[in-house]
Amino acid sequence: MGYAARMTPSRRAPDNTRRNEATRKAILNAALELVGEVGYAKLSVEGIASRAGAGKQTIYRWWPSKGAVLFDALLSLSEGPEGGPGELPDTGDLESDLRAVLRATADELNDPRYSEPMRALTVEVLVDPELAADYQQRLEEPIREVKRRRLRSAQEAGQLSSELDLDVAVEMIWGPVRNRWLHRDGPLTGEYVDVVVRTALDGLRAPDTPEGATEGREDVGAPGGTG
Amino acid sequence: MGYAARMTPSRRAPDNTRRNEATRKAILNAALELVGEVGYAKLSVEGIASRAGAGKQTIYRWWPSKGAVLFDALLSLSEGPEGGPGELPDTGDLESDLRAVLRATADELNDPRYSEPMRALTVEVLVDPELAADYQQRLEEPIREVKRRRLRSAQEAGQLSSELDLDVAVEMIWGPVRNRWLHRDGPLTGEYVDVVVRTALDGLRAPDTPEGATEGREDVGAPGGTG
Amino acid sequence: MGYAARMTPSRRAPDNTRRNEATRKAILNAALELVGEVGYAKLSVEGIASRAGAGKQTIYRWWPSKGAVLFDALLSLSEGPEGGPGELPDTGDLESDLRAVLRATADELNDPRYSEPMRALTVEVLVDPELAADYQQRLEEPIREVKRRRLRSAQEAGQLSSELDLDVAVEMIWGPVRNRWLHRDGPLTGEYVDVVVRTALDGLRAPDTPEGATEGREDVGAPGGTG
Amino acid sequence: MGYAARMTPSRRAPDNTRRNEATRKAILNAALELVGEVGYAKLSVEGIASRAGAGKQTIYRWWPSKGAVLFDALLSLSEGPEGGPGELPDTGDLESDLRAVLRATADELNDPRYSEPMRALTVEVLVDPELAADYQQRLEEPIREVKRRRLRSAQEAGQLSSELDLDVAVEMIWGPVRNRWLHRDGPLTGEYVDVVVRTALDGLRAPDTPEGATEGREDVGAPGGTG
DNA sequence: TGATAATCGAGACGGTACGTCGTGTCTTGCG
DNA sequence: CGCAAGACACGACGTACCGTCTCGATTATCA
Repeated sequence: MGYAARMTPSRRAPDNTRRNEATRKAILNAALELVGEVGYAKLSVEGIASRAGAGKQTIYRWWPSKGAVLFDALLSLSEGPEGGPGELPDTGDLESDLRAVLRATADELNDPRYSEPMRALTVEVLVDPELAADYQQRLEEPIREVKRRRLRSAQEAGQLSSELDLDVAVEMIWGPVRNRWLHRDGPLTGEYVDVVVRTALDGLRAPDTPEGATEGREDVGAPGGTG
Repeated sequence: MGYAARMTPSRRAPDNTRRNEATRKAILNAALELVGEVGYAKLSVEGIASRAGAGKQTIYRWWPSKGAVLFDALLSLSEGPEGGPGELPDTGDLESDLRAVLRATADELNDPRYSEPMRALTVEVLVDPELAADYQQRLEEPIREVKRRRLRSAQEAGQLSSELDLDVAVEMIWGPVRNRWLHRDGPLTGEYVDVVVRTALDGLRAPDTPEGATEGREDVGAPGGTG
Repeated sequence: MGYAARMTPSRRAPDNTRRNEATRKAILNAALELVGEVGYAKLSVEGIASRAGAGKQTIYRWWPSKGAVLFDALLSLSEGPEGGPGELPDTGDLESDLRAVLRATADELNDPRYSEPMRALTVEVLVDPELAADYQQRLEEPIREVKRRRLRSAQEAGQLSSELDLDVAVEMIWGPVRNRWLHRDGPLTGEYVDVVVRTALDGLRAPDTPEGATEGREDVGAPGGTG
Repeated sequence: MGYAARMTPSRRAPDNTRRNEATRKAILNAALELVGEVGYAKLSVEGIASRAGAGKQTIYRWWPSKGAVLFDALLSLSEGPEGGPGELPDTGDLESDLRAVLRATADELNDPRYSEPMRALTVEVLVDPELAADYQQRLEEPIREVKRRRLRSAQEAGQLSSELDLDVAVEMIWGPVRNRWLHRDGPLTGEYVDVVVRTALDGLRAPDTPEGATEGREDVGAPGGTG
């Protein structure tokens, strides 16, 4: 399950069968621990190796960069027994489903144990296009597909506009939360999540009311039948 | 106008009056040139100093990190003769104003001369909270205020919902464009901009159609069956 | 009394009349203190200036090197009210006179307050031929002349060989003491002094005794009349 | 045979077996060349490393200071195939043996190729007590022992006083030559060597002439009157 | 069941850059 | 002007990591 294992064999594919699994785990753990303790900027291959009780060469043999190590480390975290990312809840009430999902996400992002390595990886991906491709393919896209699926379901239920670009829609809903986390420009609270979901769904425009029904907005909630 | 000048005097604030302005500019220029040539990862204080014909100490005297240098360099780029960031166009037609502004932004972000240093700085800000605070205060916030102002104007004209959280609204409109640029997850085209603006304004929901489709919207009405 | 004042006017002789005497003394004192505290290797112009409350330029204006400062500092120490180094005792008993003088010298060299700066200066002189010339002329030679004078007196009294090269003789007597101090290859004790004096005077050869009178050597002391 | 190899393992003794011998020699050579070209004051670890095509760390790994490098470099010069410093000639004629040895020494000291690095090292030893201990033990003392041995032989042959302190005797003979070299206070000629040897052996005193001038001595007998 | 071949730990190596210190020169403003 | 203060270009310091490269010493297939 190492990084290099799934890469196109760039130089010389080491014989993966002989690989020492215990060492691999030790390295991944060390990477996670260290990124939490000293931050990504001060994370070093040498540090990981020494913490893991491994030789530097062992790391360079299997991973092309410290970003790749961190990537695998995070994957090994999030990968439960099964492979995929599971499905989003679909109770029929889109808005409350989204609220629930995003609040859970927010909780995760507020937990430094997960958040710090994740931020580190994200930053590394921004900087290293090599890594970015793999990241998009193996982490980002599967998750995005799950999100799209949930939205498509709502769309088919007539709750979302049929002409919607689902990728834009995903961005509208999840983007603000990720941004607030990544750029640290405010606390990631449940209230924020709620406002984002509501605003994304309803849009920014004033309701098209000849006779101002501003307060009526409070209960724009998906009407049972049509929703 | 240097970085340190606006910092809280943490250790020993150097006497800014004695500062050599020519050297300061040379350093800023060198930083910009180099980040364009070799990228941020390979940008070094040593390189900047040597390119600028300055001593390293001179850089360390006035800036705490290469990120701070780059920050000032980018500020000095965007700072025209006057100080502030100007005002957004306000023709009364919010949607087309936003389209124009965002397309201009997209053009800028598609120009590597501006884009690469900007991405570098953005990433550095993600990694260095020290820098982040200053960045928020001196670049992000003023610009965001301008955006809020334009939206508030639309709000007062009754075009936007009166109960809107303007920060969330700004995020809805500008966030997706910034993200597509920063994360490189797609081309930053005029079409994308248009879709984003439209979607943000109208929201994701299907129009509660039966009677009277909302005006100004190309009504493609979700076909009943699939909904 | 500054160093430069007596130098050949190499570059541009500053106007000595305007010189601030208090500052000069402060600098000399600072140099002495610092060389005692941190050693010569870590002595710096910057350190001297800061300790003296003087500007660096003030030092560079009046001295060509930190060695020169230290030189003047030591001169100002040893220079009592009168100028010259005085005369060596001449009781008529050369051996005991030498013993007394050398034991006093040894005491001085065992005192770190004097010894450390002195060692520093000596080393600097070994390294800087520029400084060495001045040193020879202003410190070494006058003192050597005094020593020669005492030996010449003994020579004229028939106590020393008339064909003696007095410079070699001075070296024989004072050299070993200076060396033991400078090279730290043993303790500088009164016993050592005594042995040196005795050995230098008597030479290394076995006494020319057909009938071995080894023990008689104890009282080779200068015979009253001829001594 | 590196410096660290013989040091007490102060911090972390690097594994000497893994050491790259070619690099070690390159460093030593570079140090010797450079000290000859630019002098000790301008000798820098950086310069040695670059000249040797080595990394600075490689130098710091094995030597604690540039003085230590120079030390090893000089040792590697003087160390012929065998280890020790050989034996002094012993023809039975002490005086002419000493003359020969000292004239050879003087020649060596007059050759800048050997003399300049040697002076540099000597000065460094004066300044760095850390280095001094090793220096005494590895260079000074073995050589001194050889000298003592020759003198002891003469002593046993009855040519030198039996109660002589051999260390003082060595100092009497070799000290003046070393000093004239180190302090540059005169040319180091064969004549000087001869005078020193003669004077050291015979002592400074006037021969207690009246009856029987010591044989082997050009008797210029101090004329009674002036004595 | 050894021979053989890879991985592994350890860590030396040539490099690049770090951030700091000191040099000697130059500039500013006070007395 | 001398002077305190200190910015400046420069050079070197000693350290941290980089990524590559041996070294034995384990493993772990395959002959």
